[in-house]
Amino acid sequence: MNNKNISMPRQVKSEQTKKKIFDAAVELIKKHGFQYLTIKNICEFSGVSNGSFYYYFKTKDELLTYYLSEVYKQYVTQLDNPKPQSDFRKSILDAYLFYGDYCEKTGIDFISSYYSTENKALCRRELAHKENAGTEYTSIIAQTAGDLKEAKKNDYLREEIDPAEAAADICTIVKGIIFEWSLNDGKLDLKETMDRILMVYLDSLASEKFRREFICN
Amino acid sequence: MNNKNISMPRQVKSEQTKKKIFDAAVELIKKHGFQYLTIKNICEFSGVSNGSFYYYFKTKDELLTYYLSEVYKQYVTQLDNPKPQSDFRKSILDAYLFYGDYCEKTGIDFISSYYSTENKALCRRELAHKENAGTEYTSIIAQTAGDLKEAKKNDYLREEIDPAEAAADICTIVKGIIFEWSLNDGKLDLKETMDRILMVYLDSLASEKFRREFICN
Amino acid sequence: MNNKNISMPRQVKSEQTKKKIFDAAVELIKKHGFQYLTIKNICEFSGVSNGSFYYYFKTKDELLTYYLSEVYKQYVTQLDNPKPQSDFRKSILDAYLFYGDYCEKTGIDFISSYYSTENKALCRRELAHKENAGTEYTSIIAQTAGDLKEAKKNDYLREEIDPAEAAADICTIVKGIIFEWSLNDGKLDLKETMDRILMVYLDSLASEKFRREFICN
Amino acid sequence: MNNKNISMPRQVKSEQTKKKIFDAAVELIKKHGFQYLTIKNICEFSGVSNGSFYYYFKTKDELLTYYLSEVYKQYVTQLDNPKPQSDFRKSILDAYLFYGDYCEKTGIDFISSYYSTENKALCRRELAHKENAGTEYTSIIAQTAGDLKEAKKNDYLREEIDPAEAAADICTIVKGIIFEWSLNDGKLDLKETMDRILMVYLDSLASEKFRREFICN
DNA sequence: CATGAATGAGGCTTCATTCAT
DNA sequence: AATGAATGAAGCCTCATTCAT
Repeated sequence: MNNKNISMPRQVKSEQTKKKIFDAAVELIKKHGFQYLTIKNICEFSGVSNGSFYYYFKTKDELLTYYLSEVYKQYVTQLDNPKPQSDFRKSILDAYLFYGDYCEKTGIDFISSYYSTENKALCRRELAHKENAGTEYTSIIAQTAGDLKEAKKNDYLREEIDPAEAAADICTIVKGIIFEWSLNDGKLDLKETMDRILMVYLDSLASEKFRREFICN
Repeated sequence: MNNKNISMPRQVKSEQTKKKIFDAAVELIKKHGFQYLTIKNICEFSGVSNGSFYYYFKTKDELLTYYLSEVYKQYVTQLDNPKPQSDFRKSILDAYLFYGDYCEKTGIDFISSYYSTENKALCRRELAHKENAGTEYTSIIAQTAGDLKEAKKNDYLREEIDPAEAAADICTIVKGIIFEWSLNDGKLDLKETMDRILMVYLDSLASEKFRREFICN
Repeated sequence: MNNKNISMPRQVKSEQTKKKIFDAAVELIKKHGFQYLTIKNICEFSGVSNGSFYYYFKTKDELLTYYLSEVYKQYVTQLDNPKPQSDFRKSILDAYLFYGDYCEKTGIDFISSYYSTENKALCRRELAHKENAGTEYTSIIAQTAGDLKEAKKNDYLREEIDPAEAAADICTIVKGIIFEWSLNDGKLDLKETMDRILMVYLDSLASEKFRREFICN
Repeated sequence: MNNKNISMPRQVKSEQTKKKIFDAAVELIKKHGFQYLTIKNICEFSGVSNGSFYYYFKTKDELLTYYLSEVYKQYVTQLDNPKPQSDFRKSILDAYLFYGDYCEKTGIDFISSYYSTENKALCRRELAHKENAGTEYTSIIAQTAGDLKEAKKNDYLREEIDPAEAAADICTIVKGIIFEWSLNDGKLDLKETMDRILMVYLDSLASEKFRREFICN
C-alpha cells in the first residue's frame, strides 16, 4: 500500500497492525459508543482479520487494558517535567486540569462510554491486585498524595486531614465531574467546573498558616 | 386460575399483569443487575408469557422509561416532610445521606447499572425539556439550593458563592461518590464517604459569620 | 407443508419440531460422526432456526441427555414384559443381547460416535448426581443386579460375589465389547461376542449348587 | 543461541527440534488432555515457532501418527523380559496389570482421549494390514495367547476354549475396563478392577485339572 | 531451517422481537 | 388479553493452516 512496505522490518509492521486495531477501537467508541465496540466492527474498521485481532489481544478486555496502559504512558511522558509549586492547591488542580484536557481531546463520546461502572479499569481497588496496575488515576492520585504530604509537612494542611484519603477523595470528586460532563454530552465546561469545585474543596483542606501566607486576607 | 378472575374487571387485571412485569423487572435488577434484565428472565420471573410482555410494553426500552417514572414517584412521596435546620450543612448532608440510604437499600447492583452515562435520567439538562422532568436529583438539588439561599440570606455563605451553582456542584460530587461506590462494588462505606467529602466541601462554603456562630473556634 | 397443518394443535406441532431437531441430530451422527454434530448443521439439516434449537434445548449437551432419555423410554417400553427365568445367566444375557440388538439397529456409526470417553452420559457415577439419572445402563444394571440378588438368595452364586458389584462389572465388560465392535467398524458379530464373553464370565459366578442343577455335568 | 549451534550438524539439530515438538505434545496430552493439544500450545510449550511445526509435520494428524509409533517402540522395549509362570491366570493378569500401570502413569487425560472409537490404533483388524502393525495390544494379546496355548497343552484349559479367541476377548474386556475408568475420570481403582473382573473371567477358563492343582478345593 | 504475522471458517450461545393461535 | 413457538442477527472466541521474510 505505502512505500514503506518494501523496507519495513517485521517488528515495525507488527506494531503497526496492533496500532491499527487499537486506533480502530478508539475511533469506534468515539463515533458510536461502547456498545458498538465489537470484535467484528473492530476488524472491519481496521481492515484486520478476526484471527489477527486475537493474535494481538487474547481477549476483548485485554484491548481495554492495553488502552489504559497506552493512555498512562502518554500521560507520564508529558508529565515528566514536574513543576514544583508552593501552592499545593495549584499543583493538584493543574494535574487534574491536564487530565481534563486529555479527556476533552479524547472526545466526549469515548470518555462517555469509558465511564461505565462496569469498567473496572477505573477502580483502583480492583487494579491494586493486578501487576499492570497503574492507570491514569493511580498515577494522579499518587502525585496528589505527594503534594498533600509535602503540604502537611509545611503545616499547610489542617491537622485532621489524611493526605492519602484526601487524594482519593479528590479523585472521586473528579469522577463525579467527568460523569456529569458525560451525562450532559459535553455541554458543560469541564475544566471550569473542575476548577470551581476542586478549589472550594481544596480551600477547605488548607490550614490557617496556609491561608495567611497564600490567601492573604 | 384463581377465583378472583371471575369478578375482576378487565382493566384491573390488565393493570395487575403490567405491575407483575414491572415488579419482576425491579426485583431482577436489584438481585442480579442490569445485565440480567432480559425479556426471557422478566417473563420467567413474573410468570407472564413472552407475548404478554410485548402486549404491555412495545419494547424493552419502554419498560425502562416506565420504571424511571415509577421510582421517582415513590421517592418523592417519602420526601414530603422537610426538616428545617439552622445549620445548612447538616440540612444538606441529611438530604444526601437519605439518598445514600435509598441507594443502599435499592442495592448496589441496581445502582451500579443505573449509573450509566447513557442514563439521561441522571442528567438534569436533558430532562428539563421533557414532561416527565424531575428525577431524584432535581428534587434534592432544589431542596439544597433552597437551603443555600436561606443560608445566604443570613450571611452564612461566602459572598462569591452562587447557591444554585453550588447546589448543582454538590450533586456532581455526590454522583462521583456513588460512581466510585459502584466501581468498588459497594466495598466502600457510602454514607461515611459522603459525610467526609461533603463536609469538607460545605465547610468551605461557609462565611466567617457562620463559623463564629456554629463552629466556634 | 402437509395437510396436518390446518388442524394441528400447537402442542403437537411443538413436539414435532423438537423431534425434527432430535432426528436431525441422530441422522447427522450416523452419517458423519460426532464431530459433525454442530448446532449449525443440526439446524440446517432439520430446517429449524438456530433460535428454535435453543428454545427446545438449553444447550448442546442437553440434546444428548434428551437422546438418552428417549432411548431409555423406548427400552423400557419394550422391556415391560419381564420374562422370569430360573437361569440367571440366561436372564442377564438376554437383557444385554436386547441392548446389543438395539445398538445394531441404531447403527454402528451412531454408536461409534456415541461411545466417547467424553460422553459422560455413559458414566453412571456422573449421572448419579443428576435428577434425570437413568440411562440405558442404569436400567440394565439395576435389572442385572436384581437377577443376581435373586440368584444369591437361592444359593446359585458363589459366596464371595457381590451382586451389585458384579452387575456393574458386567456392564463394564459390555462397554468393552461395544467399544471393540465400534473399533472394528461392526466387522465383528456383536451379539455372538457378547454371548461368548458374558457366558464365560457368568459361568464363573455360579455356585456349585447352580452347576449341579443347571449345567449337569 | 547457545554454543552448541556451532558444531552441531544440521541433521542432528533438525532431529532435536522435531523431538522437542514431539515431547511437548506428549507432555501436553499427559498433563491437560487431548483437547489441549493445539498447535499453538505445542509451540508455546516446546519453544518452537509455529512455522517450524509445519516444517516438521505437514499437518496435526501427522504428529499423532508419529506419536503412536513412538509410544509403541518405547513400550515394547520395556516388555522384553518375559516371566514364565505356571499359573496362566497370574501370568496373564500380570501382563495387563503392567499395562494398567502404564495407563496410570501415562495419565488419565491422555488415555481418556486416546480411547476413542476413531483411534484405529486400538483395533487389531485395521492394523493387520498396515506396515506399522503391532500396537500395545497386539503385543499383549500375542503374549496372552501364548500363555493360553501353553496352558491348553497342559490341559489347564477347558476343552471348548480357543486360546486365540479367548486372548482377544480378554483384551476386549480390558478395553471395557479402561473405557469405564476413563468415563469415571480415574475415580475407579483401575488395577483392582482389572484384578477382580479378569480373575472371574480367567477362573472360568480353567479346567478341572487346573482347579485341583492350583485352587485346591 | 526458522520465524511469527495473518487468515477466515467455524464453534456455541444470547436475545429482542414477531406472529399465528 | 394471553400464549409460546419461531426467528436470525449478533456476540465472543478457537484453531489449523499459509506465507512472506
